[in-house]
Amino acid sequence: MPRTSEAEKQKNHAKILEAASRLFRENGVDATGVGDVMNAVGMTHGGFYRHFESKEALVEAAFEHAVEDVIDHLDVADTNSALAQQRQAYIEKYLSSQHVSDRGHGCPLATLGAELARTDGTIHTSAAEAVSRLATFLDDSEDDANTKGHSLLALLAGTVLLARLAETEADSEKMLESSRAAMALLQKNWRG
Amino acid sequence: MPRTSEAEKQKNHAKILEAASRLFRENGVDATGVGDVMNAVGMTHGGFYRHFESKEALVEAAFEHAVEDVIDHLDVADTNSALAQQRQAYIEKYLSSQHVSDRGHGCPLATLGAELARTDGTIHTSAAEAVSRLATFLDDSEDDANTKGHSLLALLAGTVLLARLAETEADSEKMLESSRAAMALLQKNWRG
DNA sequence: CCTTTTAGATGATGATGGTAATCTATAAAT
DNA sequence: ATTTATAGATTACCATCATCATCTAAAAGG
Repeated sequence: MPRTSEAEKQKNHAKILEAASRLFRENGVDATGVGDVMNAVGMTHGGFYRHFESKEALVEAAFEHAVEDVIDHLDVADTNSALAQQRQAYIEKYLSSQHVSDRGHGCPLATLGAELARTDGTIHTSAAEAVSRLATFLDDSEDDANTKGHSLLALLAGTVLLARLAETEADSEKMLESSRAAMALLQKNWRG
Repeated sequence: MPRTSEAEKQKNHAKILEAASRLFRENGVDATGVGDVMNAVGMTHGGFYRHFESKEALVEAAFEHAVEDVIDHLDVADTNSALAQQRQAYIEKYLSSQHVSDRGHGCPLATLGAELARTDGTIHTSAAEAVSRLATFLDDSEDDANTKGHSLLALLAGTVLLARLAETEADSEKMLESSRAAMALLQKNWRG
């Protein structure tokens, strides 16, 4: 059956990236094999190295894919009030039980943060940049360092991290509700 | 050379637990082999199963060991003001660069939370209980559900998680400082 | 003491996983 | 149309890992 067309190849490349991005977030990087990813897109593991140089390269690409999935369409607001609305919408989605249960499509910092922190080189850099971009997006103050944004992001990520440890949906929802209030409080009362 | 005395065995058991608790937090559960743990205590992998039934059993025991390491000596305060002081001391330690750099002895929720969330059974339960206990400790309101405590804990864990992704010590320290302020703000202004 | 038990070492087993070599059918290039 | 390059499949290789069987020397127990 091989070989496929150039267009087909690019489609497959994208599918691999999407599957990896989802599986890494669902089950962790270490627990997800190259073969698992390829199976998820209906291929065998052999073809993998026509698309990526190594698993490490896939991890980085998949992480960046996940970040773009979550960030890129966010900072396109043209007015200040539109940006503020985007922020609130983002926070609401982040602190939703849908986000808690659907790890595979959720924030990669909450799912992979700890694993990426143990990494060196470009992957680690990529993660640091993601933190920076999200903190900038969340920060509504005039502070260049996005101090406030970093704490807001920390509260978001921490809440979802802990909510995923809850044993009942009710407990999880309580944590989310609690942090919605905490977010609002921080946004209102922060003195830059 | 085998066999060792009963006292020696208990010492070794404790050493295995400590090493596992540290290595799991440093490198993650998946990335840490039974052999790695045993090597860390100067033994070979074969003797492991005289101490634990399986790796899974070790994970649970090591996690609980880590939690006790961090919690148990905390809620022994006899007066309210002593408890409040303990809380502030705990928060300061949590949001220290020492905690950020020394993963192996830090909060297991920040390092292992995501990995434990993918778990079933007793391990997951154990993690949920740890969240509950820490939230209770941090909560200074009269709320039985420890609503406030959960958000405070989320901010702590999220901050350290993200600070570990920073590329420079300065960036990491900025996040910590920012969240110290956020913690104070939440503690003061929370309306139960 | 002398017997029994067992902590830990050695080595084997089977599974899994990352990577490389090879094959093949088809897409691209000429 | 013929040649060349290559996407993906098959298979193999080597390392790692969890677990188990076996061996041993020394501790426990009588």
